[in-house]
Amino acid sequence: MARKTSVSELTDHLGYWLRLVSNNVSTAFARRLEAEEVTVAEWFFLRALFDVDELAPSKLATVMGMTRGAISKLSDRLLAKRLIERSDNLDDGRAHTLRLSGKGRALVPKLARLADANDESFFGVLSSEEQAALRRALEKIAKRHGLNHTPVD
Amino acid sequence: MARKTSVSELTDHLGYWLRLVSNNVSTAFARRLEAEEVTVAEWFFLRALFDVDELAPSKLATVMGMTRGAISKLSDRLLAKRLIERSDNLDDGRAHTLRLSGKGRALVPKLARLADANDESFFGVLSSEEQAALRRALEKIAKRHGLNHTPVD
DNA sequence: TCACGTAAGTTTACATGGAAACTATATCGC
DNA sequence: GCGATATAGTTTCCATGTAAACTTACGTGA
Repeated sequence: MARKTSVSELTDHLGYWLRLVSNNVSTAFARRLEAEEVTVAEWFFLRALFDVDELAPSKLATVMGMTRGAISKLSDRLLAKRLIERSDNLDDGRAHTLRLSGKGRALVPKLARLADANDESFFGVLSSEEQAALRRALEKIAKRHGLNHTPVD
Repeated sequence: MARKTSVSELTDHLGYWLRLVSNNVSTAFARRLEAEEVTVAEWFFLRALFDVDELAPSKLATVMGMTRGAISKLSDRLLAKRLIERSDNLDDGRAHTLRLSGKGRALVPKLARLADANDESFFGVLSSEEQAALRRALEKIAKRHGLNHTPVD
């Protein structure tokens, strides 16, 4: 992790390498998504809605690990692009419900293929065993730290 | 990496896990650095200067993988905090030289210990062998994609 | 039933970083 | 030497996210 001696170097930290690779993977993915005029955050948002049919913004905030404010703005953008629909909740005057529009639902599989291709382009340099080990390590850390990829309850 | 069937899930992508863990590691580190009123980007900046004595902003941009504009603004902030010094280059009227101030140099070891502790808190849940494997995998990807942690030439 | 505390969303104020335009200075080719 | 081009840094504009204030609506307890 870090040298024992004096002042550790940037590259001594696994966090450094994680950040370096992660930022590059995300940036490269963002470039691919540009073709569909969608951002990485929007992809997460749309994919999260894909298998639940409808979801409250606050739940989405939890799932995505973002603030409600950020979800509010993301929703505005996706609404403007007609990729989602937002409706008032009849039971609760405060609550809203978000769902994919037909256009949004149709787009998700295409975005998923872009995600597949991006993942492959980076992690394809690793053997299957290395990929599995990487996944295990990351999941282990996520689990031990209670990181949210929180299932929609 | 991704399921063969229909629409891949978020968690199918290693990029998803990488981003999840990386963002959490960085955020946690940022919290620790708050005690010293320094950001993660500023830590990188200061640590990069630590062993070279002086460096041009444009070099730093390359090393840090940021734009010159970002470095310019980072420099302004670090100057305001008196952690670095900036001087005009005598040979070249366009060029500047950045170096740590005494205060900045004194701070780096403290920040390094915070980085060590943060890394330990996340990656300590992995065995030495797992940590080594993670490092190898990340370095392999970085190398194959020419990601910059570019040594100062 | 109504006052108070809580919850859902939105909005505002900030912070930060990229892209591209802009300024000043070098350097190259002739 | 000088015009064209490139380079160093800065600045402006924009996008995006957090934190916290704010608005509205619930729910609960006496």
